[in-house]
Amino acid sequence: MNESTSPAPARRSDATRRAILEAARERFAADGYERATIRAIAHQAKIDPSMVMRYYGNKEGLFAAAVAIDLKLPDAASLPRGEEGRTLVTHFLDQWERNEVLTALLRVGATNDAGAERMRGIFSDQLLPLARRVCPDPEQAPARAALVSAQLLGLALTRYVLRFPPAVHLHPEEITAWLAPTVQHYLTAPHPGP
Amino acid sequence: MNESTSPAPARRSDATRRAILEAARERFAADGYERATIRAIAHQAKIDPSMVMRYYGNKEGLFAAAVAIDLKLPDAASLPRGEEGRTLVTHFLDQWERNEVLTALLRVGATNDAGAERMRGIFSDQLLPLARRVCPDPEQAPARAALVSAQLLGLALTRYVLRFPPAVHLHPEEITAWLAPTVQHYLTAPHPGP
DNA sequence: GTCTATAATTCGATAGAC
DNA sequence: GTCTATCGAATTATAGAC
Repeated sequence: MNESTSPAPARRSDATRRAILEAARERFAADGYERATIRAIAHQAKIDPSMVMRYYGNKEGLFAAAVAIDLKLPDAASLPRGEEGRTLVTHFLDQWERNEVLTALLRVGATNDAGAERMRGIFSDQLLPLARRVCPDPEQAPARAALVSAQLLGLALTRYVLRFPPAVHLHPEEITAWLAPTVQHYLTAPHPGP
Repeated sequence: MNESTSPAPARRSDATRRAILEAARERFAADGYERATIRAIAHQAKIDPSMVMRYYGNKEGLFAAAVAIDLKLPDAASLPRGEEGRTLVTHFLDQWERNEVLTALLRVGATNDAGAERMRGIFSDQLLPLARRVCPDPEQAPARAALVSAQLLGLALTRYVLRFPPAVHLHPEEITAWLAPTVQHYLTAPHPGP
């Protein structure tokens, strides 16, 4: 049964592996790539540092395994017309508030090439296809998706990473009220020129 | 004459100091705080690593000196009414394109507490006062300034740090055409509720 | 599977000659 | 002011005992 939903067979060490990944996400999210040491991750997971190397080869492999994520963006066809912006904003806020993977990716992506490349992959594999189906002219989809990601990642940056006090104190409903029209505008409004 | 414009007297080593700061900005902007080593900065400045320590005490002192910046935001009173958003966006784009200090600050701020604190200081000392004078209700100024900084820093993040290809390829005029109305809206539009 | 010991680098910082 | 030499600490990663 397990093999039908997960390609890898169950291992006796799965619990340990999960503990490592959870600790890794927390340290990468809090400290970035360089300062999140394998020692600190292992200590937090309450295992020996050599176990991390055994399971994930090296630090890069551990990072890659820790930040694998599927944004689970709603299918473009199922979005209520005119409400794509609001849906996207609430979906992103929900993911950010509950999942530290995104904070880890943002922190690491700022100073590590592999992290930035992962962010670019998520953008082109998950956000761009949605923009292609929502925005009026598919040729403009990349630029519109870039504007949407700039707005959403900018909020995450000021709120979860740089922690500007007013950005931290904003209520999720208030963020949605402000950002949903902006995202909707970037996705579907006529090109403003020039 | 020089003493009237600059508080510090001219030193024989001013050229060396400038070379160090210029190299430091370039390395911090490209590599972040941890990977921008004093050795690499000294090598790029073509001086001895021990000179950096002699002039700036330690790595933190060097960083603080390298990223001191005045955004030189236009006076709120001199902004043409209704054009505050466009003026802000073009001003920011101009600074980002020509000055690597901001890229260094963004990269370092993502993984280093001192860098994030510096970003918060720039926000509250330079952007917040402008918002207080432009937005209709001064009590809402912090939240509005946070939204503006989220939009502007998000564009910088995707364009200069994460380098999303569509964000990199956007022309400055196109960025202004899209972002100026958004920023203007965040600064002066009525609160959308709830 | 788990842990100890350690190799091999690399870094920030210091001491001191010239 | 400038440079050589080096210290002490921290890191990733490996080898091998149990």
